[in-house]
Amino acid sequence: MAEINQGTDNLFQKNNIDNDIPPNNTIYINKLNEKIKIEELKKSLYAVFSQFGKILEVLAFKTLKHKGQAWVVFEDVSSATNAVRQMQGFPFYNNDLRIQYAKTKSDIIAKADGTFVPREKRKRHEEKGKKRKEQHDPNQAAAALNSAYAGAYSAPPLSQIPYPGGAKSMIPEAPAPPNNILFVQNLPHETTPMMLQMLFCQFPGFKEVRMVEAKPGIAFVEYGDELQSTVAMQGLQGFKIVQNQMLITYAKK
DNA sequence: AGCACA
Repeated sequence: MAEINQGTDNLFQKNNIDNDIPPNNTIYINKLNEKIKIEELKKSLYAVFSQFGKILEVLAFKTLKHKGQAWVVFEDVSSATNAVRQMQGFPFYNNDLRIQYAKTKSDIIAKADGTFVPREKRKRHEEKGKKRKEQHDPNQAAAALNSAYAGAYSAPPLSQIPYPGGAKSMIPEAPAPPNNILFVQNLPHETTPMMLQMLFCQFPGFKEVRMVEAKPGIAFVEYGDELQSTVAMQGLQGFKIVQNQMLITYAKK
């Protein structure tokens, strides 16, 4: 009986799991799907959270203690606040996101502050006799992140599009009549089918996402019928992946 | 479940 209102809970702040944590530039996300590879996870988090403002860094680790968790560092605290509120419960790799403010300031913020204290001074636990296998892969990490972080955030703050809510307007010339297949344009080139699936599969009737390698930036998303595709279109119209606001129309028959 | 700065 307590779950009757669940459909609208996300719109309000019923679950203030972050009540006792003060605002922070960084959001702490847990209950993440632990099967997702770190690089993909970071890219997807970037894709989904950059709509709230400039992201300085996304951190996630595969160690036992830190699996299923990630930190997204925003340039502005207000971005973090919007992210915490609006993305609470967002379906992401089949889990509902749990988002709080981080408990402590991120290094990258402290460095900008001038309050950064090098890690040695604040290390609480010394590793004793730990065998460290020096297997860096900074190249992959840097490459993935650089591509994700490439664009300078310069868009106006029209980030008031919450995830379930309707995003209206910005409907282009609509040459195609309603279709159960949606045609999605203006995607950033680094968009993956998984990223789109996360967004579109939350709407009923979702069948599949198809991307065309030869044509980056577009995708087809199929639903069971036109009514379902229309609901999804209205729900995600204008949703920003990284810097791009996706544009959804009906596919031509 | 789990708050780091690979």
